[in-house]
Amino acid sequence: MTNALPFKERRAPGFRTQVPEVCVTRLSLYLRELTRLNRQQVRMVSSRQLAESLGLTDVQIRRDFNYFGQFGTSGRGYDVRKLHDRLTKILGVAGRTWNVALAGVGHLGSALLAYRGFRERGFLFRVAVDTDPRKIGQTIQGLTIASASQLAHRVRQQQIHIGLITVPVESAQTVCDQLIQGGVRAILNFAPIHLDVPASVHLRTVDLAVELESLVFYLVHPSPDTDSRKNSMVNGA
Amino acid sequence: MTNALPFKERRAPGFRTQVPEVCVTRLSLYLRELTRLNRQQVRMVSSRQLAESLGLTDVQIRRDFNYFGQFGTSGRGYDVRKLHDRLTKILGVAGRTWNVALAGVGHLGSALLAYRGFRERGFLFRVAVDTDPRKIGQTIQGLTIASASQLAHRVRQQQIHIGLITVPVESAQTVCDQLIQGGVRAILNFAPIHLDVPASVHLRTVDLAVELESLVFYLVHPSPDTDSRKNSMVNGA
DNA sequence: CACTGTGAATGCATTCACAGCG
DNA sequence: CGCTGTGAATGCATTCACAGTG
Repeated sequence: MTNALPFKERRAPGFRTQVPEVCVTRLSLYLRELTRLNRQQVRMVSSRQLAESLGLTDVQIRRDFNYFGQFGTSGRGYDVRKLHDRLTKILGVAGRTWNVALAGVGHLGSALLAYRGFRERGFLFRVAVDTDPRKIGQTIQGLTIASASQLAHRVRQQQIHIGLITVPVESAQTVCDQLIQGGVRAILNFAPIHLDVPASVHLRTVDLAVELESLVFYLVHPSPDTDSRKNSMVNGA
Repeated sequence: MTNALPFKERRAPGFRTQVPEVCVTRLSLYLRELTRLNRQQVRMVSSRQLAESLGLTDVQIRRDFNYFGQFGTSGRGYDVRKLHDRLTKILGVAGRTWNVALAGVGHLGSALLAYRGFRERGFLFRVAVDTDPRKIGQTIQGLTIASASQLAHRVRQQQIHIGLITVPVESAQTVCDQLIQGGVRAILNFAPIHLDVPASVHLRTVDLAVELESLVFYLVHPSPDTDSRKNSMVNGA
């Protein structure tokens, strides 16, 4: 319960500024683990225990939490339920849902529509569009596929918060623009191409081929010391 | 054509050591863009042009290339074809294919089996397994689904290089171990859980729910200055 | 004493600034 | 010039080391 934070005032209303990008990603990871622990009736958890199950370091975790305040008890660890509740609020997923639109109902798009992990965490598909006339009008996962020409309109109408792009590269930028035009401010893109978005829109690209291909590099160039993200034991005797 | 590299000798046979992790990921990105340019008969390309189309900076690209040698011509840029050939060799995808095994033929698994981006870049699915008796024996994308109990065996038999995991969290670690037991040294995991692997195995996890959820943070905490990965224009008047 | 919280040190990656080449 | 290649400076993230607390 430190009473004077020297120069931490600089935290703007809604902190945001100081928080490392990576930390935000990990927040979601923490949240999932805490949900698990909660289900298992676990009351308290230490940063070390969390680190162990998530493949991180304890300091990393304590520092991540610290960007948002002091949640822990010295010598005890963290109250699972309390921490969970705090983090859901910080992440913005506390007691609410988010509306999602899917552009492109191909193999990957269909898989995402069916992905339980999304619904579990409060992401609801409200719009799905495709250009294929045979698909338009079909119902998948309880959602009727609309025409791609309707995208911007539907997105606005349904108050969509987040857009998922699973269309071929040729149409990805167009679809992206339409999502933004419809008011979307966060986009998860699976098309293997760089998309231009205004600074106010948050874009994240998951490039499956790149993920796979970059793994190959390490197969072809095995490191002398056997590496990994964890202990590399370099300085040891 | 610098004649003496002061202390760059430290590059071990097969460089690997010095190369930033992020750079390796980008390598694959460069390669795809160069393939595109090649198809369009473009002869030369500058780091700035590449930067523009990939959403990176020119210096970043030049430095990335430099980890592997000098490929460019001052005042001219890079020879597209030559650079492409060099990078395919460095990445380890030059004139060869890689055998892939898929564990878990659910929605996502099926989508990956069908994903053209993989085949295009020389990744061939040779094994697919599932635990569901109704799926075993079925053929999908020309591949017959085997029983999960066969995994390690098939992987060894088919000389699989890379494993993809799209099974539920409960079985992910087991499947992972079996892949490794079968001789796999690179794994792309889609199960939303941390997997333990020996240091000699390269693991990458794509966590779809985390990708989506972490986007929400930025919706809830909009930054004062409108941010983005590109020009933030902070210091400007 | 087992744990959190955090300055200070280190390590990794990007950007700046510019020498040098075609 | 236009562009590459690269030391030096900066910025971002992790790790170390330890003071402080229940």
